[in-house]
Amino acid sequence: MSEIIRAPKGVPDYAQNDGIEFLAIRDSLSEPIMLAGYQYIELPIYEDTNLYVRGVGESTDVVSKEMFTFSDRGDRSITLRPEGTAGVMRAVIEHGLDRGQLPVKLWYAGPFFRAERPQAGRYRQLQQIGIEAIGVDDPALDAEVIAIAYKGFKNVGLKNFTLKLTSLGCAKCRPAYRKLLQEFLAKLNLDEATRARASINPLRVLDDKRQEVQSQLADAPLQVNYLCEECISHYNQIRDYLRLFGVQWEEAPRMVRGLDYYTRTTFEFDHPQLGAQSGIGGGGRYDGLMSELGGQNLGGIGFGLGVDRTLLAARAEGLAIGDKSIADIYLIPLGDAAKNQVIELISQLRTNGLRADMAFGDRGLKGSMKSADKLAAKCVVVIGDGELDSKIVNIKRMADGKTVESSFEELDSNIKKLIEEK
RNA sequence: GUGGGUGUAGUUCAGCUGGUAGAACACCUGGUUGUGGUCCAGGAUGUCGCGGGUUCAAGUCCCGUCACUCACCCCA
Repeated sequence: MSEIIRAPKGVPDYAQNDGIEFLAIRDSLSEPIMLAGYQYIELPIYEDTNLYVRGVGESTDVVSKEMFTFSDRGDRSITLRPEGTAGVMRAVIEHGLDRGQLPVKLWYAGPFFRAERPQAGRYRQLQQIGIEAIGVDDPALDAEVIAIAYKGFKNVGLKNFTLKLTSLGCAKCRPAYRKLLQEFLAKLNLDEATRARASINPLRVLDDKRQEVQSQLADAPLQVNYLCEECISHYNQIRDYLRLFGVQWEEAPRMVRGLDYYTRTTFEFDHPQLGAQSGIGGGGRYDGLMSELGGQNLGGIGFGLGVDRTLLAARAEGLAIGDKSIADIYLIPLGDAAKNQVIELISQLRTNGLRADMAFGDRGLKGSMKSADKLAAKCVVVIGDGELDSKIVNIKRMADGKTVESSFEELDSNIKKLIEEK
């Protein structure tokens, strides 16, 4: 036997029940998105490296040390996408999607890649589902985007998550605040690494986890107190609309985002039962991104939700996730003639919209029944010589053992009836 | 990238101060020749992560290495 090949470092497999749960979570998160009129967009998994350098920002950790970047055979620099917004904006600009009616409302789902050291809830291939609403600077749109994420987590069944909200200001008011904060930080007693961080992105120092740093930050200036008139009224309106959407949140004036493009509204969803990687989703407004990437000067707002982490959160809350039943009806043939009949029947049943499976491999009756049990089949039908002669079968409901007689012709309707009655 | 922890059956793990490999669950077969879950009996399963060292003897001690994992950092 040869040596087995393992999955690359930090990459999860979702197999068996995990696969069922993964799909269920992803569907629950995407349902409110589709109810809100967003269109699906399928994007490439790799892009020109420059898209992220310019879009996400060269100084961010994501770009400077976490990207999977390589040269293709034509010596072009290619990067596996570390996040979704930049790619969506590229497609919008490239195909002129912003030349029609605004706002452009798009959603996407799929894998993203970051070359970090793996740990609980942090994967090198991570699954995200996101939306972007582009081209209309209406606070109601900000509120809608946040409300959709909120509804998604509710739809999964989560109860313990929190939504943190703040405003990071705009190109007009942020630079002055930033300078103020840097002056404040310069007076503190900080180690070298923290100082370096302060000069690249001073905001990041604000959510440092260390007590000795936090104790010095009690009087730090906060952006929300230095917003310009437009940003204040924008932020106030968002909060009014959020109430109308029925969303609950916490003010988080010290919240920090790691991507450079965020402006004004930013938000983050946290789950307290997750350990170190507690962010299950986050996003915000990005008013300068499109022009930075060579498009018109249109603003946008969006979010990314972590499907992997949402699944972990759902498990941490002990939720029942997804339908573990693989089949509505499981057919067991006894003998070769019966097998032919069973194959015809499952084909028919599937055409009629029932999830139908059969016992393969000519197992005995007992073993086949066990398989049906393992697959959590809702009903079982055994077909042998007797059934072939009489054309009448017994449908057995596995939950309580109740059986019903049926002809072959009426099999699908009788199965549906048996599953639905309770 | 920096630290800590852990590597033994498909899975979760036990294996004492070194003496030649175990449990539970899962899997297969049968008890019950055509009806699952419970019960009973039987069966299969391991380079003890990998390499080296110490020793009469290493799963056990030492060194190295790789992997997994948690945390820092960062973020979904």
